[in-house]
Amino acid sequence: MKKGKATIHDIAEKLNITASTVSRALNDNPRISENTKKLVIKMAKQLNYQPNHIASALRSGKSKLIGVVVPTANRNFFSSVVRGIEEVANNLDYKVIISQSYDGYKKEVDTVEALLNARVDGIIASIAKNTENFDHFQKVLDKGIPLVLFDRITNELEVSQVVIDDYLGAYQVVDHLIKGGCKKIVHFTSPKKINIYKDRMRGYEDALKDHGISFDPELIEESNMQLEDGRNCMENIIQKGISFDAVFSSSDYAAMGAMQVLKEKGFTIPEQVMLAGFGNEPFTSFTDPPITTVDQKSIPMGHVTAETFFALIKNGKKDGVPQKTVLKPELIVRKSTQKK
Amino acid sequence: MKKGKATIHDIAEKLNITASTVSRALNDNPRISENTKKLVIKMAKQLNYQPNHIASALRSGKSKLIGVVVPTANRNFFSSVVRGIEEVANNLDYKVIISQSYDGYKKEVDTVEALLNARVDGIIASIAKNTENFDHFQKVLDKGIPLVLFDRITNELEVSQVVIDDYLGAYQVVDHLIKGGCKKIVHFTSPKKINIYKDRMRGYEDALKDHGISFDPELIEESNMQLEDGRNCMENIIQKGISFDAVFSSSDYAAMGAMQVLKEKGFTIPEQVMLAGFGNEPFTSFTDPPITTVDQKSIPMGHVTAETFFALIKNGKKDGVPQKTVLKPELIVRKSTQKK
DNA sequence: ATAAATTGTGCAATCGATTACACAAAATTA
DNA sequence: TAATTTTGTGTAATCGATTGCACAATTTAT
Repeated sequence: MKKGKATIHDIAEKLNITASTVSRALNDNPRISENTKKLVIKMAKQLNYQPNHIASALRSGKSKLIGVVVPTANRNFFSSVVRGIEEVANNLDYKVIISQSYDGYKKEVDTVEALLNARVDGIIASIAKNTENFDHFQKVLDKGIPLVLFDRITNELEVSQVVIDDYLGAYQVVDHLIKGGCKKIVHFTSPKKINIYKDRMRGYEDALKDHGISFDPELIEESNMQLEDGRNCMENIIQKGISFDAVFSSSDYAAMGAMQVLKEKGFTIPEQVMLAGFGNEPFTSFTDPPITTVDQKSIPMGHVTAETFFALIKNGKKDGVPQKTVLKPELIVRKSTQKK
Repeated sequence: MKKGKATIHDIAEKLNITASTVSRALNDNPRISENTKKLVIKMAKQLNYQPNHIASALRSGKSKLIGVVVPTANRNFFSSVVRGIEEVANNLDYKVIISQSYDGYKKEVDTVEALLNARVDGIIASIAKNTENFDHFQKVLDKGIPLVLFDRITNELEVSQVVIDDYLGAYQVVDHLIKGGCKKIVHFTSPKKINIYKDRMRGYEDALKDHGISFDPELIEESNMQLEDGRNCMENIIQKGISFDAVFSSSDYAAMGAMQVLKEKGFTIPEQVMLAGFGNEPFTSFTDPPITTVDQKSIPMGHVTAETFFALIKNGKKDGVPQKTVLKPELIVRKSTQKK
C-alpha cells in the first residue's frame, strides 16, 4: 500500500465496504450516507489517495482534457489566448493540451488526430495559414466532439467560432487616420485566404468610401506580413514614387518593417507619414514613436472561447446551432498617428 | 461498428484472430509474423481504427503526457521554451499539458497535484517567484516521477536542471560595455532571491574587477524589474546626480523604462549613455536605438530540457545522479552600445 | 532422429474507476 | 398493518489495450 498507490479498493478494504461505495462517496453521490462519506474522505486523506484520472477517463469516456491547436505557442497573441483558455479550464478541473501546427496543414491534420487519440473531450483551434481543406475538422464534428475555432476561422464548417471584429478594427484605424488628415493610405495585406485579412481589407475600403475617398489599388501591397515583408512593401511603394501620407498594416510586424524603412529614408512619423498596425503586439508600445494599433483582446478571447466550448460540453452536442461570437477590438492610439 | 468506434477487438473479429495478436501486431512485436502484421494494419485502416491512448495508458502505466508548469504562458521566454519542449515531445509521440502557476506558490502546488492525478509521465517546471517551499516537487521525486527544472531553479532539490549561464551573460555585457569605454555602469537588479539575478550581479561585479574598476554600490538599483521600475530607477539615479556612462539592466523591460527616461531627459544613446538589457525580448530589436541584450536561448533550452527529461524517462529513475546543464547565452550587440 | 530452441498465437488477468441492476433494511403512506 | 417508497450498499460487468504464461508447430542443433 506504500508508493502512493492507494486506490479506491484500498480505501474500501480498510473500511470494510466495497469500491463502488467508495467511488460514490468520493463523487458525492446522494445515495451515500453522510456518515460513510465522511469516513471515506477521511480514509482517503489518510492513505494519501490520488484519484486516477486515466481509469476514470476510460470508464466514463470523459478525459477532462482539452486539446488546443495554435499555429505557434510563442506569439504573444496565441499564448495570451491560451492563457485565457487555461484560466477558465482550470476552474472547471480541465487540463489543456497545447499543440502547435507551425502554420502547416500537414502538421495540423496530424495534431488533430493525435489529440483525438489522446481522447480529449474537445478541441479548440486557430487554423493554420496554409490550411484550405477542412476535412480533419469536419471529422471532429462528425464524431460529435466539441470544437470551437477562434481568430483564424473558416466559413466552410458549421462550427462555433470566436473572433474579434476585424472589419471594425480596421475601419476604426482608417477612420482615425482620415480624421487625422490622411488621404492616401497605403494598406499592407495578405494574399492568403484567411478571413482576418479580408475583413480588415473591407474595413479599410469602407472607411475610405464613407469619407468619400476613392480606393486606389496602387496603395495595396500584398505579402506574408512579417517584418521583412513590411520592409519590402514599403520600399516598393517608395521606389515606385507613389505618393502617400499614411500606412495601415494588417500586421504589427509588417508595420514595424515599414517604420524602419520610413525612418531610413528620412520620412518623419507621424508628420509626413502616419503609421498604424494591427494586433497590439507588446513591442508596438516601445517603438519610437509608439505605433497606433488595434488590440485583439486576446485574454478575453480565450475566456469567451473556453466558455463557448464548455457550453458545448454541457449541451452534449444537441442544440446544434453553432454560435459565432464577435468581440469588439480596441483602437489603441499612439504617437505614430498623432501630430503634435 | 460505425461511429469511429473500432477497437482492436473489432479488428480481431474480422480477421478471426484475438485482440492480443492485434495489439502486438500494431505495436510491431517481433513475435508476430509479417503477414499477420500486414493484415492487421490493413484492416485497421479499413475500419478507421484510432488507438485509445487512455486504455493503453491505464494498462501500461504510461500516459505519454508531460506536464509543463510555467509562471505564465504569455511571456515570450516561457512560451518559446514550451515551443522547444513541444517540438521534441511531439517527435516522440508525447503530448504536452501546460499549466500556469501565475507565479504563485499555492497555484503551483495545486497544479502539480493536478498533473499527477492526470497521470502525466513526468513534469517539467520553472519555479514561481514566490515559491520557497519545495515539498510539492520533492513529492514528485519521491514517487520516482521524472522531474526537470529549467531557468527558475532551486538548489534545495536533487533534480536535473537546465539553465543558461547568467553569470557569463552578465559578464559579457559588462565586459563589452567597458571595452566600449564605459567606467561608471549602473546596474538594475532584483532583491528577490532568485538564482538568476544573483548570478547576473556576480557577473557584473567580476567583470568590473577584472578590468580594475572598483564596485560602487551607488550605481546599483534594486526593483521588481518591470518597465515602470526601470523608469523609477533611472530617475532616481539621475535625480541623485550620480554620474554614469552606461546602464546594464538585468531585465529588458526595465532597460526599456530606462531608455524612455534617458531620452526624455535628453541623454543620447549610445553617445552619452550606453544601455544594455537581458533576455532578448522581441521588442529590444525594435526600439530606437535597438537594445544590446543577452539571448537566453529559449527554444534550445526547451530542446535540452526535453532531452534531459526523456533521458530520465528512459533510464527509469535509476542512475539517480541529477544533471545540471548550463547553456551558453549569446551577447546580442545592438546600436544602444555601439558608438559610430 | 531426438532434444532443444524458436516462432506465432491464444487465454485470461489486469490497470482503477464507474455504473446498471439488485436487494435488504428503514421510512412513509394508505 | 400491509403496501409502497426511499435509503444505502453490494455485485459484477465494463471501458480498450497490454502482457505473462502456455502451448502447438516449426526450425535448428546435436
